[in-house]
Amino acid sequence: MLIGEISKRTSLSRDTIRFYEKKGLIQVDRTDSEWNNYKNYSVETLNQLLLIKRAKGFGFTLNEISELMELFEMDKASCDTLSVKIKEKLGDIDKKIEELKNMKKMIFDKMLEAQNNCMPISEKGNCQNFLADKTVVNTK
Amino acid sequence: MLIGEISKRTSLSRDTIRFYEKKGLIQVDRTDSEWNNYKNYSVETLNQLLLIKRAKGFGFTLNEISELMELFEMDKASCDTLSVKIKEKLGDIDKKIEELKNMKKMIFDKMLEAQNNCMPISEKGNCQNFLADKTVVNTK
DNA sequence: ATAAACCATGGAGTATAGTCAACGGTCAAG
DNA sequence: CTTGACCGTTGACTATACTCCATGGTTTAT
Repeated sequence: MLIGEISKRTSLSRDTIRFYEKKGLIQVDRTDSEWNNYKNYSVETLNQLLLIKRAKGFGFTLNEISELMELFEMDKASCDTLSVKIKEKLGDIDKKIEELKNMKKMIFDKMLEAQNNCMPISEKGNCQNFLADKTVVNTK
Repeated sequence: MLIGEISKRTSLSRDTIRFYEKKGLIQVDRTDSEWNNYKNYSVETLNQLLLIKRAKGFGFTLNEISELMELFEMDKASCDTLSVKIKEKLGDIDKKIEELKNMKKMIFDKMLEAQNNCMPISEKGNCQNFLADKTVVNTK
């Protein structure tokens, strides 16, 4: 597919996609049937871009993501390197999940505090119980 | 405490801390006993800095963190505003947790694939089983 | 009382991750 | 065969989040 389509499908701008290309995060062939100088993006690249978007969303830098993606071309790495690095990444991710849970708990506690403090006693109960819905924190 | 100490305790550079101060992410008194022109950082500020570090770690921008921290000074917000915004933040966090889990699954799948492909059949089993430890993914 | 180790401010510089504009080639429709 | 919507490249520009430097005041140890 051409850049316009992959751009739409990933909601990443053309410029961003080209930027990732320049950085080597994605590779694109141009050895296609005819020589029209257009680049041809594969579904695999589409998935890579979606992965990049996700990973960025929780704070991995492009360089870290780059490492991560290299793991996905496993021919280059020995099984051991692969295992060590992947363990590392999984560890990173676990840590992030843990910290997100902690943060959820902090916000939740603050919320309880707020519920007790944010209005005069006379009006308590007036505060629609914003804790009693599906957003409720299940810490731990 | 002075900036040197809070810097050590948070592992954030003095410059970073001063930068956050300038951005209004933390507030510091100077109305301390004596007039030596030194700023005095409280334990509360210490905790705020640790919160900022965490939040940054999973991809919140300083501006988003700023919003988040405002929620923590609840006097300024009505109970309703508070509830809406906090719900939003909790939603954000839940989404991030979900996506991290997805990513874990992706990496895990790739790993399995790698285990089957990364070496000649003759050597299979030689790859110390890097899946069989506590890092194992418990997707979902 | 002087050096070493702190503190403050202001402003310039850097890294990362884009974003935009200018210029030109390509293709499909009318 | 031209017009509009694509495509490509290069290079300049921007926002965010620091990081460094110069300059000068303060405190502590010797």
